[in-house]
Amino acid sequence: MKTFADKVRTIVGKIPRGKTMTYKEVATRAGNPRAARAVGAIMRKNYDPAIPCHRVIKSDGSMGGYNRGGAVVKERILIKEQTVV
DNA sequence: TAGTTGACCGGAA
DNA sequence: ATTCCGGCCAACT
Repeated sequence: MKTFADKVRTIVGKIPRGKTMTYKEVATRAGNPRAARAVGAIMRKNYDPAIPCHRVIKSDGSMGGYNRGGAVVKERILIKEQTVV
């Protein structure tokens, strides 16, 4: 944990299955509630499979993007994880 | 060191 | 309810 990105990665990796966090929430947990944009920028550059970025959505409830397939697949994953308890 | 970019958020029309 | 504009923050070049 050295940079904001490291914190964000750790936090996102702690998100339990069947649950979703908004970028703002993650940013807040990372230390800056206003760094939601930065969080997105970091996720975009991060390609770590250990980081379920698909569980991170916008505060509106919509999903931003997804470096691994797209928002469509992202939604699919969320539904799947929530269904398969 | 400074400038640019980006998966956002909130308010206003 | 939807669309447009400005603002904030961190990382990358």
